[in-house]
Amino acid sequence: MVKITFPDGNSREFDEGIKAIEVAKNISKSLAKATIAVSVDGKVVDLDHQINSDASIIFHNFSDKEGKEVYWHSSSHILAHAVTNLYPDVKVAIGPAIAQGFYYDFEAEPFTDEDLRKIEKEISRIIKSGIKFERAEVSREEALKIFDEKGEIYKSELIRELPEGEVISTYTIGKFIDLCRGPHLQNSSKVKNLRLLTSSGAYWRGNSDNTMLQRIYGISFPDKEELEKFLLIRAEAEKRNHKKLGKELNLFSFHEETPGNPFFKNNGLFVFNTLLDYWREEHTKESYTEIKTPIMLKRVLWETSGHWENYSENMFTSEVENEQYILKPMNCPGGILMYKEDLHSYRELPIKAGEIGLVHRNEYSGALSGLFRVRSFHQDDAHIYMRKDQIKKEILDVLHLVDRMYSTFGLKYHLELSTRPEKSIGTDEAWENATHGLRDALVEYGIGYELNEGDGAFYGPKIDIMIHDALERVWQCGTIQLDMNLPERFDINYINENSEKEKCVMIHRTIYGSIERFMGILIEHFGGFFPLWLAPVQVTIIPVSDKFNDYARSVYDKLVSLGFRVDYDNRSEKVGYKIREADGIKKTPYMLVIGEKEEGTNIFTVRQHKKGDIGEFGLDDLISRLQEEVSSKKLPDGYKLEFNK
RNA sequence: GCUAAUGUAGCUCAGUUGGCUAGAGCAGCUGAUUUGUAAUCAGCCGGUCGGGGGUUCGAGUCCCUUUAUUAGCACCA
Repeated sequence: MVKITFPDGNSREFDEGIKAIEVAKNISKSLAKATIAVSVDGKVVDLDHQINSDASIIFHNFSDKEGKEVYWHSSSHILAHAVTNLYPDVKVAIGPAIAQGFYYDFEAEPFTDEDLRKIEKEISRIIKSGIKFERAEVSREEALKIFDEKGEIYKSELIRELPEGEVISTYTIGKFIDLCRGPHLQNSSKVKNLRLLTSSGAYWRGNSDNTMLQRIYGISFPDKEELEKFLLIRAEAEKRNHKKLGKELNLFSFHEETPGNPFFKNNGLFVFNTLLDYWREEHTKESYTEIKTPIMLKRVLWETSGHWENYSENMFTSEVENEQYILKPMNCPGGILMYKEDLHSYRELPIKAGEIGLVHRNEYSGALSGLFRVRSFHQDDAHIYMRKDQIKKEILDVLHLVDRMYSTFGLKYHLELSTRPEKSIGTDEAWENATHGLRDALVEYGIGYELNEGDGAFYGPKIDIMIHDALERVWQCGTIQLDMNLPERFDINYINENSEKEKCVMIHRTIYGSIERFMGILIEHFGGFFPLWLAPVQVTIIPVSDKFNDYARSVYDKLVSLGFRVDYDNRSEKVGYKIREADGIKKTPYMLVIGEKEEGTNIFTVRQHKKGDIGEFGLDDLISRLQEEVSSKKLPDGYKLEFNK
């Protein structure tokens, strides 16, 4: 007998060698049915894994991370099976589960959309026929024999690199045998609601020196509703695409003459400036100062900072009178020059110097993407110069500021701590202290954090603030980086209590990150329907006919004189036509239809975006409502997706 | 940067295996209409087909090259 302990602490005895799935069946049929994988003593294994000694056991279904991983990993094998059936000449590489779905890489001719539909058909055939996943453990020699004979060079390469003593296992489904650690579903029929999404090139082992393979991405779900929700979010993201909305709402544009550098139109610049107004308002409350440094500085400065050595290929350069100048990719070196203009006392610290800096980074052409990835952008940077004993408090203050500002936009977030990477500078002790400081602050902040081992900057550990938007997508915007490099390289000091020079600790931090990128995220987050305080056009006045133009104009003048941003649509079109444009296309928050009734009574029937008619208001009531909505920075209704099905 | 796809009027798109003066809808302009909550009607204007080169009697259509965009990869200090 073996004793099996469950997550709730209870335990029961079973016959030795019992399969994990049998244990589940023993508890309940529904549990066995929902179970995708199982952890035995913390290791995820197949459902027919035999338990030969006392163990703790956790059953995973699709709602667990582990369950999803197994489900999608198995889906990828089915994909590979289908592809090798249809295209016998392809070579298979790897096919893991990812955060949202799975992919499989093949050495093959590029797949077209028709190919994907054809492969989907083959997949449903495989799923319907209910083929078993068969696990086998093989020796290294056997494994090599299997895959060498098939000419599967990528698999052979992987086998040769497996460490000595590693258990080598294969999973077979139908005719398709794959080198794989597993675990897998028991049967292909468990996979349901599978869609292939896209196909494109991907380098073997992610290295751009290697062969370009063809990757097919897919997704699958046990429930049809989940697939539908997934597809709905994708469709909504397409609708909200900021490049499309940017054009429709007259926010910004791009030109072939300067790829990756946005042009801001009046409406877009309004949003941009308003974001900065808000930023300044909040930062003033936190005793930040603001400076501005030049965008072009001599090369020698970047040699001192280490950028020339490490990042020169991303920097734009220019030559003047035999002297090389660099368009700054970061604000810090310039800011440090200003810090060093004066001696600083320990009493002055922390010094929090903000800078809305225009930086240029020579991104690869293939990386450019709307406002999300540009070659020139404004960082809402700030450098905090402080004493060691101030680290924790300063970081907590930044986190609280982040929280305040993000919640104004209805953005959720989580935190990630990145620690020392392999290629880094500084002593172990310095890293230990710095990381400890960040971790202390994170623990005290108390919303939890994820750890990214080895993902820090070469000069110090960092906290990344990951935004979750209305479509449940995650973006990195804010960051808090502790720098142990520049204080050393630039020798930045303060004078301590004993009149001695002491090295500063320095933080780089941003909240929006890049204003351009943050704006792109907001456009998609709100679907173009900005909160009233951010909306470039707040109200559209719609006269019913020419007869009411004069009165409508007087209402327009009144609102404009109070500082509202108003459009006046006096074209001789029907009301429905003007509504369609103001609401459906321009996403104007409020619309006033003005005709005989209004002119006689000064009472307005107000239409609000996404809500339609919201009732009657006298002009003064309406004005206070708008003013209140602006000053409270009220979030708009209805920008979040509803999933009622 | 890599792989693939795409680039036709201000916008969204159609243009069969290369063959008459390159089409449509929307927008714009003009006129009619004077309109009460998601497209009133009519007429007009508008492109040399991303740029360059080539094949051909003939190129939007085929080839080469270049540029930009899109997706993914790689990159993201």
